[in-house]
Amino acid sequence: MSELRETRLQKAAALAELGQGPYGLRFEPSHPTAELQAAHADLANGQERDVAVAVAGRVMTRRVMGKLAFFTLVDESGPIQLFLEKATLEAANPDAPAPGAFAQITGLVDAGDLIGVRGSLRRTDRGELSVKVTGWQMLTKALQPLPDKWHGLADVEKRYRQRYLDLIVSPHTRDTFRRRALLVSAMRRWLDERGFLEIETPVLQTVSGGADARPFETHHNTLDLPLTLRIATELHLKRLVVGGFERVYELGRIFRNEGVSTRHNPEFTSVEIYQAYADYTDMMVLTEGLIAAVCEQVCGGTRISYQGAEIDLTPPWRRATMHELVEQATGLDFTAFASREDAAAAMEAQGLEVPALADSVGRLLVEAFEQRVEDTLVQPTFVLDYPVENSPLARAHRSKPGLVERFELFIVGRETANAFSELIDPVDQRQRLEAQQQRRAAGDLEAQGVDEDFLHALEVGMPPTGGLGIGIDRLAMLLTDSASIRDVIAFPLLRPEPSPGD
RNA sequence: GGGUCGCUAGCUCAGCGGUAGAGCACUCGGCUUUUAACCGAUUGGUCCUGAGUUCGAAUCUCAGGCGACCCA
Repeated sequence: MSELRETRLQKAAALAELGQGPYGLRFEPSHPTAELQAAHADLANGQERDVAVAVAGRVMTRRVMGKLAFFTLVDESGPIQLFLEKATLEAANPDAPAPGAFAQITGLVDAGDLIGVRGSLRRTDRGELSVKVTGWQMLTKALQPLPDKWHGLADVEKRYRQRYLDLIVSPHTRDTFRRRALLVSAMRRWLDERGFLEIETPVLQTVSGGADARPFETHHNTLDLPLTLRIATELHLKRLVVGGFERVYELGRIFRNEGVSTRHNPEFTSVEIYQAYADYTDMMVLTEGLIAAVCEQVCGGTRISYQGAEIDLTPPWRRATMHELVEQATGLDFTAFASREDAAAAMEAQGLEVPALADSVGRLLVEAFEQRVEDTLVQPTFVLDYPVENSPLARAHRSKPGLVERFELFIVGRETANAFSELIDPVDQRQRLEAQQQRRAAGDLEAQGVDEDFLHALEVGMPPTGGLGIGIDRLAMLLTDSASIRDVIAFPLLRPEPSPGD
């Protein structure tokens, strides 16, 4: 079973005897392969060009035919063919020990090895630009074989568990993570250019707040202190606004102790953005501008395709209140219900489920929205004006009692951003958090706790502020046309495989 | 949490109650224009784990593990 590995170890020993590693120290490529491909596109079939080039990369395929061989070498920029001719290699390396330079490279280099080669260029009769190799160097001998060169890695589980193999054999996977990196850097650039300052806030916290979620629990040894991993960056970024930073953000990892699905990973990336003297209408404009600019950078335009659906992210985007959308979908006017009982009865008459935990008209409105509207919001839609019960950190609506100035952005039926005119009244904030605390005591494990220092900061005085959070993973899914969040997280959380001893 | 499906050679898969198979990869031989190279020969197995049914189990049953998809 480990015979493959055994023969490769033998080859590694043979290479060592030849003074060839099997692990090299450094190699200086003259060009990325893609640069060579572009610069010599004019070279005609069968023609050679006497330029000295050096390339390094992984050998993906080998085709050996007697006294001539073709390898495909891939670096990060892409592939190039190696043209290995017995006569050329032996003329260039007359001192190579028996059986000679050609037999060494064809006999000791396997698919999967990393090598560096030097030579000139030649386009073969079949039109493949190739490095006509005169010298080579083993850089890393691979002991494990590559996956099937034609089918690649089809086993989804193996693709997640051994992402390095997936990346080697799946250009599409490499492209996804390149685009995700582009998304993140484009977003930072856009914010930085507009005077937003990125400030890192604590991951380890004694009180987790800023979102409705269960945290991971951990422990600090020397302080003997129970800690939780942050579930949001909100409360610390707001402290920074109190401190005088008028435009701040943090793009980073959030941890929520919840299930795993195609749309959820327990650790994920969010960006939260706060702008002093702004409200949620400003944040809508900011959201459109930011996401459209990032999309432009990553996809080359604002009209994209997601899982077969055409999505147009060109601003401005549709705006509708949650009440309007629910009424359109169900015929129920939630402003007309005097009590939870009325709302519950009307919902049941429409075939909607009425969960016991939804203990108010407002929470039932959100239920109705989730059951009947959410999935239908395919094109980008700002859903406005949420019930106060579900939004303990958002400011009361300037004109609509019982509601807050909040929007969520939905694209392809998924919540992609969430924003408020932030609640800056410390007395109101304390009441809201204490109400949360009561729900928590009553068994709602996702309800928030009271963060006294945060309340103290508000008492010091926070300017009117607009705040926005965007789920980077979901945005990455959208912009890379990925169906599962695990396709845009390089190493998603998986249950460990049972060890052979168990 | 529920349902459906999957797990067989390094990789991709077939086999579905009667000797464990193929292609690729590996090893050996041949081959100077290939690109899923080709031709010939060989090698390679805890059929996810455990229990049961059976003369006989990769195959049927039950339990468990890991995963995928759908639903909540």
